[in-house]
Amino acid sequence: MPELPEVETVCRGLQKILSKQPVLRRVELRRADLRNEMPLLKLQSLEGQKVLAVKRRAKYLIFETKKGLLISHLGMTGSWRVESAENMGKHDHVVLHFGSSLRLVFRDPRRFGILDFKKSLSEPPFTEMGPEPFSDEFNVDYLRQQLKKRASPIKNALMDQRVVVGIGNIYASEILFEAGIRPQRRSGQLKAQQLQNIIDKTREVLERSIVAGGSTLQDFVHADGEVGEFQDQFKVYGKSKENCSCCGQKIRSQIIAGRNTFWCSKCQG
DNA sequence: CTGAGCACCTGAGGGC
DNA sequence: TGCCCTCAGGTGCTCA
Repeated sequence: MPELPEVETVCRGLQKILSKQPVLRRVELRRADLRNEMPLLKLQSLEGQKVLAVKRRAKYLIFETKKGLLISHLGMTGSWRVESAENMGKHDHVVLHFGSSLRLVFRDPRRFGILDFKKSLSEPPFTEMGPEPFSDEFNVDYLRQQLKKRASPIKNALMDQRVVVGIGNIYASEILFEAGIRPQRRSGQLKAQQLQNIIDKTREVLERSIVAGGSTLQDFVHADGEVGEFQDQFKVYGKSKENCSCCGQKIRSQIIAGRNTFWCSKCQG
């Protein structure tokens, strides 16, 4: 489900909900594992701690306390929301109990999500990640260095979290459409100006999506239950057989990097 | 080292 | 209504 804009939207919602720095009273695991087994004892070591901030790094949410970090990845179908005890469903796997009977519930039908404990950001998986797309580190020199020896399509590189974080299958197609570059173009063959264009459009597309509250395809919801609106601004994703809004050409699709990929063969060279 | 393919899991939607 | 198939915002493993 969620790429950077969706995770950022959830993060901002949680920040707001937890802005009074409430105390994490109890971590309740309603099953032992998601994608991985969850470290119950380490997570319980955070009980009694104030949540000082909710942050995002890549597609991870980070609940920060003085004693360590509770980190959460939404996988494909994960969501956090405020929910009462009466409305629990079978895919509600974790409950964070706060003071004032506030309950944050993690729902994840496919269980590709992650809930884990980390002492700090200077351990994996954070040490394996590329720069944030909005950071100065994500610049032409860096990107050229990363891509110069890659024979794989630029779409693969954009989705590689070691190159730059936060871009997944939807935004890779949307970014490359805006940049006017075909997803199957060889990474190492792109010119500096094209790389700069990719950087600019990455930021522009992600920013526009954050403003729209992310994209809701099936089940993405904010912590307050609202849905995202950016899917209404998609130019190519999911639009095979429709016509390009820019030139009228039929949008094409193909499996690239193992996932369905969309582009306009006239607008993208 | 890279890249391709598959595995993990459930639910929605289409075709019959 | 129901069955069977395909597909879905991610990532990490194995194999060539």
